[in-house]
Amino acid sequence: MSEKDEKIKSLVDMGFSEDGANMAITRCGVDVDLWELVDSISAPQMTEDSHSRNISDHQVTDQCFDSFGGGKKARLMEESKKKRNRYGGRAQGNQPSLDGSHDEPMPLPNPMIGFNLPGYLQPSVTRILPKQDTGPPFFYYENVAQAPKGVWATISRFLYDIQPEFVDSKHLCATARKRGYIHNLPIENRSPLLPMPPKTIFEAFPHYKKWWPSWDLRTQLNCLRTNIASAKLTERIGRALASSDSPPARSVQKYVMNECRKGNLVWIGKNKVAPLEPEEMEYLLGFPKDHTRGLGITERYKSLGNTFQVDTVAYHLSVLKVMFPNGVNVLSLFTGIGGGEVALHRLGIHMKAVVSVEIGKANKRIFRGWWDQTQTGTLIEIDDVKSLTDDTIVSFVSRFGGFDLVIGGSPCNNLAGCNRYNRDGLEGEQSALFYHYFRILNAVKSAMARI
DNA sequence: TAAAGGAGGAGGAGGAAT
DNA sequence: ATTCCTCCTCCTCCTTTA
Repeated sequence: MSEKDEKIKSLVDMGFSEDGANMAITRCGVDVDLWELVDSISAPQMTEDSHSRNISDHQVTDQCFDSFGGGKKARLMEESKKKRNRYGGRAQGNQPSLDGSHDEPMPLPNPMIGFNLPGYLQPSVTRILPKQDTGPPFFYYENVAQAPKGVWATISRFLYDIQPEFVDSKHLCATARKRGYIHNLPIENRSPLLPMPPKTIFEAFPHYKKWWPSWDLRTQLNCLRTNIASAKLTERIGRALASSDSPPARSVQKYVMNECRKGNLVWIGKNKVAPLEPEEMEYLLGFPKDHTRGLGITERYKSLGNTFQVDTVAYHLSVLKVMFPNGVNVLSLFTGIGGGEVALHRLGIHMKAVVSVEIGKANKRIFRGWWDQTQTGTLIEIDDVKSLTDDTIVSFVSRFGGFDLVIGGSPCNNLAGCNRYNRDGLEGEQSALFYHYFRILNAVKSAMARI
C-alpha cells in the first residue's frame, strides 16, 4: 500500500470521507503529519466558528496565566495558529523548525493545582469562553500532563484553543496523578466530594505505620500505574535489608528507596515491602470497594492504572449539579471502568442516559456491572470510537434531545514517559484516537446546533 | 491457550549550584 | 546563560507457567 493510500485509509478510519481525505492530501501533500490533514479537512467547517474569535475573548486573568508559567501564554497561543508546531520525535526537541519558528512551550504549572482546588487559597480566577465554545454540550477531556513536547499545544488547538487545566491529584488525595484536563465547564462555585479523601499515606492506611522505617520519608504515593513490582524484587529488597545494619547503610537505603518509589511499595512487615493491593488503589482513586473485583489481578491493575482519579474529576464536574437538576445525558468516550460516571454518581447527579464507548471487554464487564447495581437510566454500549459514525451520533442526539456532557480521556500509550518502545506522540497508534474524540465532539456540536 | 512474571531506559521537569 | 543532579512517568515485549 502506498503512503497516500495508507493516509487515506487512516482518515477514512477516523470517519472522514474518502473525497475529503483525497482533497486534503492534494492540498497539503502526502508527506505531512496525519493531524495536519485532519486539520485541513476540519478547517472549512470550523472557520465559521473561529473567524470572529480572538484570544482576548477567552483570556483569563493574569493570575491564572501566572499559574501556567507566565503572561506570555496569550501571545504564544496566538502565534501557534500561524506557526504550525509539529511534534517531530525525540531528535528534534527544541530546535528551530525550517521556517524559523520554535516548538511552542506548554509549561506545566507549579504547584499543579489547575484553576483552583479545595483548601488552596489563591487569587480568584475567572475565565470567559466565547459563546460558541460554551455548553451545551459541555465536554471534558483528559490525558497525561507530561506528554512529549508539542502534544498539549496540539490538543489545545484542536479543542478550540481552550487552556488545559493541569492538576496533580496529590493535592487532593494520597497519590500523585499529574493530568491535563481541557473542558468548557464553569470554574466558579465548584465543590469537592465529601468526605475529602486522606492526603497522606498514614491517613489513608494507618496500619502501615507499624513497619514503616524512619528513613522512608515518603508521605504520599507516586502515580498508580498499570503494572506492579515483581515478587523477586521485593525479595531482593528484603534480603538486602536483612543482611544490613539497623538502620541500614546509606547506600542500602538509597537502593531500597529508589525501588520503593518506582514500584509504590509499602511496608507490610519487618524488612518486608509489597505493592499496593487493587482494593487500596480503588480507594485511593475514589472508587467504591471491590469496583474491579472479578477480573484477574493483572487486568485489575491495568484498568485501575488507566482510570480517572474520581475526586479530582468530580470536583471539576460538580458545577453540573445545579445546572441539571433533572439529570444529564452523557456521551462517554474511552469509558474504561467508568471513572467519569462514578464521579457523577458520587456527586448525586442522575444519569438519564449514557452512551458508553469502550473497546476493552473486561472494562465493559466492570462498568456494566456497576451500572446495573447503582443506576436506573439507559445505558448504550458501543465497542469502538471508530465505529461511532456521524449518522449514529445524529440519531442519538435526536433520540435523547442532545448530550449534556461529552467526557473522555483518550489513550496515553504513546505519550506516557514509561513507554520505552512506541512513545510516538499524538501520531502513535493508540494516542491518535484523540482525533476521534475531536471528530465525535464536533459531530455532536453540529448535530445539536441543528435542533 | 491464556494468564502471569520479568526485563527493559529515555526523556523531560525542576532544583541548585556555578 | 550554563552545567550537574535528582526525581518521576495512565508502559511494551518476550518468556515462563498453569
